[in-house]
Amino acid sequence: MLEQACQQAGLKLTHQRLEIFSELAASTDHPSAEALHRRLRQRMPTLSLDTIYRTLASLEENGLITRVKTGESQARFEAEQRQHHHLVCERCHEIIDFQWQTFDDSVLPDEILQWGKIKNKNAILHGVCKKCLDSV
Amino acid sequence: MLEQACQQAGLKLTHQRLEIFSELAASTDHPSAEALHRRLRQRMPTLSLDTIYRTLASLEENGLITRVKTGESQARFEAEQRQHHHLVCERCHEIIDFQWQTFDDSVLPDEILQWGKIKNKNAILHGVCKKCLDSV
DNA sequence: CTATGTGCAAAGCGTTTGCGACGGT
DNA sequence: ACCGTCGCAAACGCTTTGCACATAG
Repeated sequence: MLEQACQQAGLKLTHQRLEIFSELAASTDHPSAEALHRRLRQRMPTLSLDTIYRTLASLEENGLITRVKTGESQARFEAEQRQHHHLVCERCHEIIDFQWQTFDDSVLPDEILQWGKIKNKNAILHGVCKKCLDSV
Repeated sequence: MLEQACQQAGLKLTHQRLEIFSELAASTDHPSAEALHRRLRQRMPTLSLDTIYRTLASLEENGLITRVKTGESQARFEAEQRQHHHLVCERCHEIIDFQWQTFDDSVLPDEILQWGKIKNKNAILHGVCKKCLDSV
């Protein structure tokens, strides 16, 4: 999958790109660049944080990964490209993916349809997860 | 309005706070700290950017304004506190507010209701506005 | 009069970039 | 051998902070 995409985009399939992508694809917690760096460093001790940033940027440009817009200072990433929504714990910053067919099917207000071209619509929920509620 | 809120929060009602808040309340374009600074500097030449940041932070803490989570590097702010949603042009970064009653009324998937305590749910749309579509 | 807020300048943080060395094709 | 990529270190932009003075209550 990554292989074809890289070829298509004229990107070389390097060891670093492969590892960064597969680590992200295996993660469900929407890691930050730093978090990925910490994890990958164990297998690849010389991997630099800069390379993570550069790789994430080029994978994003090619639509292979997504930068999750949380509004926090650190950017978070995901490999999941199917339509889904996010639920963010404002205490521990955990991010959960979920499906919501009712939302996907619902029609936008008329005024919006005339605004321009809508590329995507997503729901974002904020709250406090059970773990954080319990640990008070 | 700001007056009561400041009293309640134990904040002094300074000239700067008043001007920053009223400028933001009068803006519909979700300005950044820098944008506010540029606008206010004309009336208040000595107003520093730091004060804008500090003031926005304390107003936000007290629920008087909201930091809009766009995922861009610069934070954007709004004074509107009624439930509403955002539509972002990915070309010119314009942010439009809109109402969407159907969404507000719709019920969340069961799995989500068990996750913890949901504080708010919002829709965020991305696309390209007419102005940007035309100017290509 | 006292506690808070302000302006200034300097530091902080996540992220990006210029450079020379490295490695895939 | 060539061009893209990597690691290093230094720069960057936005935001935050320590300090001394000013100001609201």
